[in-house]
Amino acid sequence: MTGSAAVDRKSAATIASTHLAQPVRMGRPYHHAIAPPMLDLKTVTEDLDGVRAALGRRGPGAIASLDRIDALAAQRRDQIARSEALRAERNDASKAMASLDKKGPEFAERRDALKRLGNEIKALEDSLGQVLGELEELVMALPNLPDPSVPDGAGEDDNVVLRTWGDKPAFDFEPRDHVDLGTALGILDFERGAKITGSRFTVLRGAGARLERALMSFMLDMHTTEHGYEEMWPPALVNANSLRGTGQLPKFEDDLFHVGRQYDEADDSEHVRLYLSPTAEVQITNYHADEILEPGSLPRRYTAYTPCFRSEAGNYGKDTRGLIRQHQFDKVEMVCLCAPEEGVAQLELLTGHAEAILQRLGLHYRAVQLCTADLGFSSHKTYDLEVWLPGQDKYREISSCSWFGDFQARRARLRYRAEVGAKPRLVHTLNGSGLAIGRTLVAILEQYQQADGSIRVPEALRPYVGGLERVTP
RNA sequence: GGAGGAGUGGCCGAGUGGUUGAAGGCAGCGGUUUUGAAAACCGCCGAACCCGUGAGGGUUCCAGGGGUUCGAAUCCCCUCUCCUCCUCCA
Repeated sequence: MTGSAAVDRKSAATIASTHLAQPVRMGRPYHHAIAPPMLDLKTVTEDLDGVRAALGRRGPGAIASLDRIDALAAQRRDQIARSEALRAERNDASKAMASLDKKGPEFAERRDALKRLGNEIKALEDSLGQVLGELEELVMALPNLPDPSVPDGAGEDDNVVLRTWGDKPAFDFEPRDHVDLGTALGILDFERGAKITGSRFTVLRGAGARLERALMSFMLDMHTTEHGYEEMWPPALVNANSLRGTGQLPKFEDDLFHVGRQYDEADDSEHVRLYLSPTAEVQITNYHADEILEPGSLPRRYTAYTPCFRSEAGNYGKDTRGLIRQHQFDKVEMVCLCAPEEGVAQLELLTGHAEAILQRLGLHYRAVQLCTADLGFSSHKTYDLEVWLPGQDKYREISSCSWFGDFQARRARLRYRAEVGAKPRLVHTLNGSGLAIGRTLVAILEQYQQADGSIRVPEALRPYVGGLERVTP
């Protein structure tokens, strides 16, 4: 994705830091250059076996590049050292030039010698640029290390159910799914959604639209007034840098919709290329990117409603019926930035905030811990909340709450000072859906359906729908 | 979309090719003084990477990228952002 050509004329230290630790991001959000790796290169090289063991739990693919990375890291160190030594030499000699007679023979002689030195440095740094380019590509593609508490597994069947809340609603009739219910009630229009846009797009109508809007307000209100979150309303489009920060790029470009142009090699110009954000995690987590947060400002909790856009590449034929898997859906997201010591506890807290929404709505669900095979690329540890859908006779994911450790913070340069004057440290990031609104609507339709096809409105939601108690045709 | 202007350290702001990571000021931190506070004075006060057990040494960063040059914050090109005017528009 990124060209080593873009950096190979820079100095060794600049290249090194740009690639591997401190991508300067502010003020150039559309630039095609490079974010740092998610795993600290030092960690990888100093504890290669430990990293191999931990990453290997995700499967063999996760560790395939480790030996190559190790070799490249050694080259990197060597070439940086040589390049910097040459630069030091040139700096000294160059300073002396200032006091020489510019017309004299000695000046000309030294200038020619320095020109040769300059070419040598350039060649060395071109080579270093290639090493760093490959290294960065490989390291950026390494997923996060799973937390020791994450169970081993080969697939979602190995996720561990932690607890269930509530009971499956008892029906004295055959429960229908939300597609039948919503279509009959005239509140979900799948056909016209497909007509005006395409498959996996739906029009909500009447009480359906109202419920969607009500759920958004209800969730935001709970998080802001009861759970201590600050509300945000971010842009729906994001740049590539932000997506690298949270880990969607470079590996998962195919999952994203994008607009605009990008780098044009023909004239070395760059143009705007933006992506439709797949989750507010991107906007909100990157909100403080490249900043050093003041002492005492953690933990920070933000919540935001956003539309989310996913191409669902590779999911052809999966969940084609109904609202479950749309190209565009609505979600209220929670994000937490905290000190490293607090990460574990914050995950429990944040998951509880998502659960509180389900409980207030009276929706039966269960909490599961994802196993190594199901753990997301950036995640260190994840709990999913799965709501009961009688129409499918299944539990389906409605929230995913993750602790990322410093993985995202390293990519996005999210740092803080524990106290005034202290060295900056990477924060820990967490986020969770609180909740996916469309799936919440699905759960309400299916769990609250009545024999006559009408839907009882959960009491907590009634103030948001003008006191409406029941949705009828 | 058209025409101009601008982008320097937490903030303001010097600096148009050579001991400038960058004057000066503000803010912040430490100290002197004070019953305490303020004021005054003194000192400290960015980040990252490489080498080193350490002390310490080195390299880089003036929106971002590329180029010219022995040498670039300073010159050239591209991109981004902000401001002003015009145009358009929810």
